[in-house]
Amino acid sequence: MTGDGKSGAAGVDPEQLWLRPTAHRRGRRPSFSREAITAAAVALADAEGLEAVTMRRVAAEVGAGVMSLYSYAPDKDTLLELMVDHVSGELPVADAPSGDWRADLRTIAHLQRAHMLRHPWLPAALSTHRVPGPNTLAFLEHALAVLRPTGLDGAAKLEVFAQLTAFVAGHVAHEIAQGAASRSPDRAAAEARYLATVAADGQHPELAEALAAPGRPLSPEATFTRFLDRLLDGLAAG
Amino acid sequence: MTGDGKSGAAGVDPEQLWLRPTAHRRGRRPSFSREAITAAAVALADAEGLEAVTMRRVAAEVGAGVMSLYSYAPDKDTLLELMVDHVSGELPVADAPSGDWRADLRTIAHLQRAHMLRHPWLPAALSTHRVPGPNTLAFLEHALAVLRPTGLDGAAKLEVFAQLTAFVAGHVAHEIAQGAASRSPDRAAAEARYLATVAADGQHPELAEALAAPGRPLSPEATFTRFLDRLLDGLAAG
DNA sequence: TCTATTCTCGTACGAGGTACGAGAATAGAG
DNA sequence: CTCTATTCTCGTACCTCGTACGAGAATAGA
Repeated sequence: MTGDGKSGAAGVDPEQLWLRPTAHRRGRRPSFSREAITAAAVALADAEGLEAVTMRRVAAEVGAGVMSLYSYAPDKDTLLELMVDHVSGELPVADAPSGDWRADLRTIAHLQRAHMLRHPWLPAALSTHRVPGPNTLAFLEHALAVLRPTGLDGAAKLEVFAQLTAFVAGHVAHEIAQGAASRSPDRAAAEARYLATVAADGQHPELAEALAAPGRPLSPEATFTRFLDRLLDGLAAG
Repeated sequence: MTGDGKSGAAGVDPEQLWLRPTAHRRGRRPSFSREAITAAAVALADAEGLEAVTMRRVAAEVGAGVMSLYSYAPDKDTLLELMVDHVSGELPVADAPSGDWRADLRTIAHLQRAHMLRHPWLPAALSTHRVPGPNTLAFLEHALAVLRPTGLDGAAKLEVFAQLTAFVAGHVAHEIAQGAASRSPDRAAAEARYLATVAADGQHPELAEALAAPGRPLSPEATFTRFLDRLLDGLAAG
């Protein structure tokens, strides 16, 4: 369950997860690998959504028995954690900070957006607290370097990064929902009819007007850029 | 599980859900009510988190048989929808827009934050697309009225509201995660140890410095206000 | 070769969502 | 009042899911 709420007790021990030795010493040789299992899970999530990622499906995809997965990850929640860090490895980190932290942050945000659009399950997966794995940490390291010219203290820099990521995730989640809605015309039509009915009831004049005068539709990308720039403008002042 | 086989929520027909007649005509008199069932589910989620909300638990809480719930909501997803709109009824809408849309928006954001802290499952529940019910629409109507002085077109106003809500949800989710972490000292300590180990590996100088010089810790409320003001500053310019 | 170790995976259990359909309650028709 | 159509109640059952258990297989070192 990816459900949030007060279930903070459920969690993964980061030391056990990311710092455990990976070498093989004695005993039977492993038939699979964390990498392969994680990659299969990611492929499944990309293709069919997070809810298609079940231990049985992943095992079948890898050619393993279901319970064999538990030699590589102690539970499904951990597998999700592995998936998140796995795809974070796609984020390029090579280019050094330019010194213009606003431009660099903008670049980072656009990278994250593209990344999340490529893996639409990411916003949902990020909504619960995750301990950063090596790939995530590499990206974080880069973001902190970018923020160096701001002169913010450590906690503030971490906070800025967290907020930026949350902003991007929120936007992309919205973007995906819109896209999904327009991809099922019946649902979209039903929703439009419903809103029209509500707008016509006289109790919602502002909504009626907003729906009547929608303005020219902006591309999701344009909207994203607009809000991002506003947020960065604001950060510049703070 | 949604019948269309595609990923994502968007499985509820809004007309069937929000516009269906509520009057009782013929046949056996209902023993329960949508209200009571929804309220029980909300109470459960508030007390024990979203994952405690199962059809069996809710039914037990109400004193009904499990399958009786399905006379009031066609499936669990719909029940979640009802829960979201139910708690939206707590949001005060009475006060008219002051004409200062920035101040009004700030008030709205703070209301939403308090609301989500009161119902910590809300950010997660909002992360999937929801069709606004009557209470949500009343609040939206108010927000649109507040945004009237901006002169934005309909789509833009809706977009601003969505972004603001997403921002608040993202922040509160983070806030809750932090709070949950500090409420389980073992986890927090393990995570701190892990990050310290990573920071000491020489590969993450920026992280090491950020952790070494954290600065004075800000209250979550202060951080929220700071970022919110920045976002509003930005919106003012756009 | 023997043994300790490590991995594989069939079986099984409990929890969760919900389809089915029999029974119970009720309003209106006669 | 009786009959019937309607509407709600809910026990039973099925399927999917995560995962505990433990027996068997493979392997490295003694």
